[in-house]
This record gives sequence, C-alpha cells and structure tokens, in this order.
Amino acid sequence: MATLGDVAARAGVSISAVSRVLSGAPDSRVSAATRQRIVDAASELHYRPNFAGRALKSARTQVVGLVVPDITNALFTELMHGAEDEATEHGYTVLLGRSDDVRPGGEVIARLIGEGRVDGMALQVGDGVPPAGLDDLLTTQAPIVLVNSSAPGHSGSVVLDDQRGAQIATGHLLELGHERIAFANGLPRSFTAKRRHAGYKLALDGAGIKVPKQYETRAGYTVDNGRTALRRLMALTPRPTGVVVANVNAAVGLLGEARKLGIKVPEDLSVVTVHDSWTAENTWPPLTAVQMQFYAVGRTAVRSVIRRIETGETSDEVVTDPPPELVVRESTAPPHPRG
Amino acid sequence: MATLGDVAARAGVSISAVSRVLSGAPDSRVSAATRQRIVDAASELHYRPNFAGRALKSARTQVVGLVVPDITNALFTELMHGAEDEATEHGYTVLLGRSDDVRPGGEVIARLIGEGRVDGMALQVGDGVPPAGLDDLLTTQAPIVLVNSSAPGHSGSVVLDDQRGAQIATGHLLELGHERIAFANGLPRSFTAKRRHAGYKLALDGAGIKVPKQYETRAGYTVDNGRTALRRLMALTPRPTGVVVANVNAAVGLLGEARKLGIKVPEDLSVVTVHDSWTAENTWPPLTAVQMQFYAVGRTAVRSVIRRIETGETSDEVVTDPPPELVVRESTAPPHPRG
DNA sequence: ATGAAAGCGCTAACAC
DNA sequence: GTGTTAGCGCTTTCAT
Repeated sequence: MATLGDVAARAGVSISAVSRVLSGAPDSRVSAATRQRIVDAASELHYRPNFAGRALKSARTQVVGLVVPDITNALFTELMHGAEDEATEHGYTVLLGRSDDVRPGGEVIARLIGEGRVDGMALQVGDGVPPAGLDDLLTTQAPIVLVNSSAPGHSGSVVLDDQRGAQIATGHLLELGHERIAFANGLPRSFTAKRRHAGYKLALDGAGIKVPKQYETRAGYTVDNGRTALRRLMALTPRPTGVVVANVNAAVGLLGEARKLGIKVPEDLSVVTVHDSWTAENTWPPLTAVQMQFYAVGRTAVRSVIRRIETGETSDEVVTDPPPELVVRESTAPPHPRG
Repeated sequence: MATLGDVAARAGVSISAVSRVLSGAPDSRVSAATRQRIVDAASELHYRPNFAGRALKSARTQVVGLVVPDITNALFTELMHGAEDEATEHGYTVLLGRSDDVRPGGEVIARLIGEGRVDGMALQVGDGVPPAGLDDLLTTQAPIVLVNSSAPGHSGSVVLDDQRGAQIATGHLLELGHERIAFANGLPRSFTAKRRHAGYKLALDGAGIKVPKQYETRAGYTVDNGRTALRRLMALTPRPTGVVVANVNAAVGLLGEARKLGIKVPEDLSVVTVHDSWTAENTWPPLTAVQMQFYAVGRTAVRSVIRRIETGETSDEVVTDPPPELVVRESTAPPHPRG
C-alpha cells in the first residue's frame, strides 16, 4: 500500500504538502500546479490513507459502533439502513456488533470504546441483560446512546414510540368491535414491553373496557414465546377474540401455533402485531401490523452519537415523526358472532 | 484511556517492560515481582491496548472482514456465527460489512483492505454484481476468499455443496413418487444457481425422468421471485406435482402465492427447499427443507482467510462435512392420484 | 532482568 | 507556497 511518502516522492514534494492536499483541508496552501501533481501521483499509486495512522494521530476513527442483540433480526434491517445513511452523510462509518453472544454490555464496550475502535456507539441492550452488566455504561464517559432500551441513570437515548404503536394496534381491534382483547407482551423486565403495555392499557381504558389480568402474557419476543403465549391464552375462559402481539416474530410463532391448534385466524381470533417486516407479509394469513419507524430510529441514534462525540451534548429522544402506521392485512376481522 | 506510559509510570518500570508483559509475549523476561506490579497497575487503570497504535506498529489489525449481500438474511446467521467462532479461536475479530448497497466489489475492498482496516476478508458477492466490479479482486494481492460465489481467475474460495443439496431435495420428491418435478432456481448468472441446477438435473437423470424445459424457472432468490416462479409454473400444462425451490426465501414467497391462488400444499403441490432457517419452520405448512452447512462455511472461510494472511497459502474448498441434510416437515407428500 | 530509542503513517504547528 | 519536525501508542531491537 502506498503511503504519503510514496506519493510525495513521486510528485517531488514534501510529505506535508501531500497531506494537506489529500486530507481535504480547505486551505491547503499549495499552487494549482503542485496540487495537480500530487493528485495525479496519488491516483497513479492508488493511494489510500492508512486508517491506523490517521486514527492514531487524530485520536478519532470516524467510526460509530452499532450494537444490537441480533443482527439477523429482520426488524433491525431498517434501523441499520437508517444508521448507515446518517453516518455516511457525516463522513462516518458504521461498525456492526452483536450483543447476543457477547457478554452483555461490558465486554463489547471495553473492546470498541476502550481500544479506540470506535468514537462512540449506539447500543441496544437485549432484554436478557442483567442491569449489572451495564455498570460500565455509567462509569464510562464514552459517547454511548441507548436504543430502544434503558439503563438507570444513563442519559442519551433514542426510542420508538412504543406506547403509541401498541395503542394503535389495540385501537384497531376495538374499532372492529372486539372487547375481549388479549396482549402477548415481552418479558416483564423488558423496557419496550412496559411501554407497549401502557399503550394497550390506554386504548382499553379509553374505550371503557376491562379484561381479565390473564389476558396479558409476558412470554417474550421470540417465535417460540409467541407459541407459548397463544397456548396460554387459548386455555382461558372466555377466550379472547383478538390479540395484540407486541413483536412481529412472536406474532409469527403465535400464528403457527394457532394453525396447529385448529384456531382460525381471523375467524376465531384476530391477530395484530406491533412492528412490521417482510415476514409479516408472508405468513398465512398475512399479518395486520403497525409499522414502527426503525429507519428513523437508526438515523436519530447515529445523529445523536455524532453530536455527542463532536459537541458533547446529550439528549433523550422519542421518535414520533413519522408516527407509527397501521397496515391492515388479513389477520384481523370483526369478532365472530358466536364469539 | 490509559496508555502503556501510564501503566509504566504507575508500576515504576519502563514502557517496554510493560509492553512485553501485557502483549503476552511468551518470554517477557521480567521477574515475577515486576510482572505482578505491572499487571496490577494495568488492571487498576483499566488499561486496554490502543487499537490504532498496535495496528500501526505491527501492520496487522487482527481483523477479518466478512462481507455478504444482506446481513439481515436469516441464512447468514449461521455463517456469521461460524466465522466469529473461528476468528475468536485465532485471536481475530470479525468486521461485518454489507455488499448490497455498497458499489459491488471495488469500493468495499478499497475501503477495508486499502485503508488497512482489515487484514483480509471473506466476500460473498451478490448475484447482481457485474463481473466488471470484481476486477479489483484480481489485481489486488489481498487475502480475499470468495464465499458461495466466484470470479473468473480468482483463487481462494469456500462454497456450499450446492449440487448435493439440490440433488437431495429432488431425490426426496422422487422417492415420494413425483415425476413432474419443477425447479424454482436463482438467476441464470448466479454461481450457486448453476450448481444447484446440476444437482437437480443429476437427480432427474438418475431416475430416468425427463421434464419440459419450462419446469425450471430462473426468477431469483427473493420472496417476490418465489411468487413469480409459482405463477409461471402453474400456468404450464401439465402442472408439476412437486417443486424444488433453490432458496428458502423464495420458497416462502412461493408458498404464499400458492395460498393466494388456492393451490393446496402438499395435496396439489409438494414444495421442498434448499436451505433451512427459522422461517421455514413457521410457514404453513412448515417447509420440508435441506439444511445447508452455513456454519461450516463461515468457519472454513475465515480459517482460509487467516491461513492466507499468515502463510500465503490459497485454497478452493467445497464444504461437504457435515453433508446437507433433509428435514421432512409438512410441505411434501406423495403426488395426488388425480394429479 | 530492564530500559532507551527508533519508527510504523499520519497531521499540524511552526519554520522558511 | 513549501518543507521540517514532533509525536499520537505501540512493538522490538539493541544496550546495559
């Protein structure tokens, strides 16, 4: 790989002249002719600035880490795109990390921030993370923005409008005439589950409807959790006629289990999910869903990280624009007359 | 962040002594007492070696890039896990990249290899990549191993046993008694599509069965492509009684479209897919699938990259151990008597 | 057994 | 307008 020195030699100028020209400083203070010679030499040698050299000197990598529990979760696709678009616009690169197998918060933070691999990071901690693992978050002064999650005392976060999303989903079933509306939620300790619960509750209260406590399950967000939730709900008397599922993956599992148990959707049970993704379109029946704004969250999170890096400002934001949007497909219908 | 100098000062020794101890050189040539003081000081200061400093000095990052067309494709989950497990065992880190939105091969290679962000990379080029974009691959001497793809003249690759996978899938339908077996394949220019086609063909030939040329579609590997494939196949006379789908995502789409057209699976049409993933278990009916060894491919690819980095050796490998395995679910059955 | 010093590629403050 | 130089954090050779 060609270095600045190689380019300088070829162009017959000093290293610093080359650096000034190629690092794009607004005032490079070189004559047009010299500049041209430098640019030519660089391109002939396929010069690329060495990442380590630059990072070492400037103490900046121009990289932000994006760490989510499961990279391959379809829900994060949009979030990553948003993050990358925003990063690119600011001249940053995104380094993707996973927090699912890595030891909770600690190790990944130490590695990325502590070793200077990134200048800051957007971190979505999984629901399985014990609060203890987040200690480092607070002790470190590093530019870390939490995404769809929280840690006591940490400031700097960007979250979806979970409450509104769950409220819209619940509202949809209410409008169809359902009253026995269940809620298949995430784990009790989950940050987003609490917020989605609030939205569900708000919608029911607004309609003056009360449901048995058992109508809310808290099995979790995975496909299997969804299956579990359905089994629990169908064991209740009276059975709910509609269910709001707090996560699209759980909804897919719930639907599969309904199929297995011979419960017809939407005839016997309407299903609406918070989140949308390509999987929701390809179940049978296709799932009615509330689209959440993951793209905007990704953008906002990275913007927030960069602002924190460059100016030190912190903020806690809820992404409400654009608002969650209902996509009606075929998994919801008015309750069956004989209930 | 604490530096070697900080640790040295605290321990009352020289920087080089600290470096020797902390960088884990087998022979650090220090007394037990000194070593202890150094280790203590380092841990008190939460010392972490600076990535850029080390990389600059050693001209090695201990990072390998893993670039795939679509990170959020469930198929790559296992591949990534395999890659990370292998990398970790060798003291390397994996840097995930996407090749879907980035300009084909060129830009991402220049960025990762050219700027010295990684020591080598495993690269799966998408089917959409024009051969031209891969020129850099050949000109560069960088340690790049192609995964499930090929570039004319490039040596260094690791691929799935696509042919065997397709052959097993086709064989399953044959054993069930099907004769009118269609094949929903990837795009004609796709490397894996050619190999899967060969497996399909081999199985049919082995059974002495001939099918119309139109029984093979080449719509592609996406969900929508699967829908298209089904529509084309169902327009044929006579209709096939079974279809091998070359990709699980396409299979999901194909199944959805069958539903929409009122074609019953497996009564009217048996569907078997090459690849398995959690989505295949959650369709209705659950998809019979041939599990491909993505985990092993990930491991092998990274091992190959590291070998190339450290010894310069190149190899082209087909992952055949463990072999592709058939998982029978509910989307396949003997052909319906009335065809 | 330990330390001093050079240098990896780069930027920037400071000469000239 | 251009060049010289110091130094970012680290590893490693060579003295001591």
